[in-house]
Amino acid sequence: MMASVNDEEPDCLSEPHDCVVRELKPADEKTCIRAAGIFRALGDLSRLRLLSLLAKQEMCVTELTECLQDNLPAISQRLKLLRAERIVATRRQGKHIFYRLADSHVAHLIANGLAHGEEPDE
Amino acid sequence: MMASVNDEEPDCLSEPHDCVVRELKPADEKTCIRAAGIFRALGDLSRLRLLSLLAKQEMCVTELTECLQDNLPAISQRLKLLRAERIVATRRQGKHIFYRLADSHVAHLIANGLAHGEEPDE
DNA sequence: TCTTCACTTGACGAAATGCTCAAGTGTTCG
DNA sequence: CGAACACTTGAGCATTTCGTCAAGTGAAGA
Repeated sequence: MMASVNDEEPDCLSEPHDCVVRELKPADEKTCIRAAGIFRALGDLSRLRLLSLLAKQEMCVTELTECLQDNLPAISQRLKLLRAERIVATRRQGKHIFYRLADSHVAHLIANGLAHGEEPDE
Repeated sequence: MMASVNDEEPDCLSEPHDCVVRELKPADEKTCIRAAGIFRALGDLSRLRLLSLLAKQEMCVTELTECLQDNLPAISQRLKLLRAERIVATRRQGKHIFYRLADSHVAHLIANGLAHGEEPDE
């Protein structure tokens, strides 16, 4: 027997539902994986605060540390993750490494999310 | 002594950096919290797959179960979280509970994220 | 070259997250 | 009313994630 998930036909589906519904598939798997990765990276308060700064201007790690009032290794770890998701990009200048949002698409995503967060709600 | 984080003035900040940088603040805290909550909710593969379906049309839990080939309690748990973040809204019709994206703002966010995930990249 | 500054990394423990199963709720139908 | 259907919820466990600390790397200046 290969009872993958649910062999029984739920009554529900033989009813006046849209017949096409059960054929609907979620978005392409790779696309979902990549998008979920980005959203997950943005879905952390500390990282989002950091990104809300980079949305305003390029900054080096020490500046970020100063603005966020946090310790440097912690911030560096967050940047590492954001780099891995290609949400931020870097540029070296002498001893400093400057971070910025990787592209305008990401910038829009962040701006949209923050805009939504601003709504009056409740 | 109230060494909050770092009392030493890093040399870095006395250099030819933009003098305004250190005064920059991240976005409003409440806004960040709410936005991070939304992003976190979208940042899970299973939930995002589910949402990519709801982006196409309203569906009841059984239909989602069918389309996602997963078990019902798991999906219900995901929906619970998405409801808590007000990402989805519900409508009862007889025995069925239909889920849909809560508003167009959320719909755009999801569409944008998936669009970014589609890019050729690497 | 040796030190200093700016930052990165690896490892570990604590906390948050997600899934599963069993039991519970609310609605409809006989 | 009682049974069946369509879900929801709570508890427990396994996994993941985050922050911290100590050690490591790379560029620049003495």
